Amino acid sequence: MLNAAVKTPIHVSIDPFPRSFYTRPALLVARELLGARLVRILDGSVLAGIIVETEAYQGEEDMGCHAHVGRTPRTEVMYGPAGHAYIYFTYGMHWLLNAVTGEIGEPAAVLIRAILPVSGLDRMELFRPRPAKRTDNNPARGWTDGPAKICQALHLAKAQNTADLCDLNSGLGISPATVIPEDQVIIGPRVGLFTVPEPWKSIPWRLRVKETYLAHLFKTFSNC
DNA sequence: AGCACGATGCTCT
DNA sequence: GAGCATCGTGCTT
Repeated sequence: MLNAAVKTPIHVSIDPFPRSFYTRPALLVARELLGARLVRILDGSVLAGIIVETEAYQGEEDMGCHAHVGRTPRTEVMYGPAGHAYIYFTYGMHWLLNAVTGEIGEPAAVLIRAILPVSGLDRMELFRPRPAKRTDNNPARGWTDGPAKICQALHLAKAQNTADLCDLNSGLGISPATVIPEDQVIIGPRVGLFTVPEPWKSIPWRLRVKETYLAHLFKTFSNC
């Protein structure tokens, strides 16, 4: 049943994506970040997970994008060079991780919404306990399946805002790992944009890997 | 399995 | 002072 998936080539790389990877439209980057490996270096040890859900936020005209209000101290990083982290605080208690995309002066970013933990799980579990009820078919369930959960598990917050994702010395990066087949991707509207007007509220810029594919990915990349 | 709601503090007007 | 790119709990199916 997953024959096609099993044959999917795997190219786990130490090297992060180059800046040119991010210097493209957010939706395209969001699609290609599915299956990539998010890497966090903390005190010399590696925490990593395969990205399985993303959202694109593109430009000042996108009413769902924070940059729709223009340049502010918070949104400034989105106007800078692509490939940097945009990490911001929301709901009084949560940090969320984005990758800045597009050309300089053109604010855009990809929100990383879910990862499948593959390296440093013990360490991640200290920062963010794994739920008591675990499911074999989706190891991320209730653990790293939300944007704020990822920041907890990887110990990401204000200090990592603007970190260069193209240089692992920054402590944070994203590397190629595998390509998710098109038939394993679910496309839909972005989450949580309650007061955002149409068409931005419903535009299908949320991308996620089908749950039935996660167990296979987890097995393939465990300890990578 | 799915909905409702309260927590909690930064960011911008 | 209002509004949040959310999460966890507790309740209902």
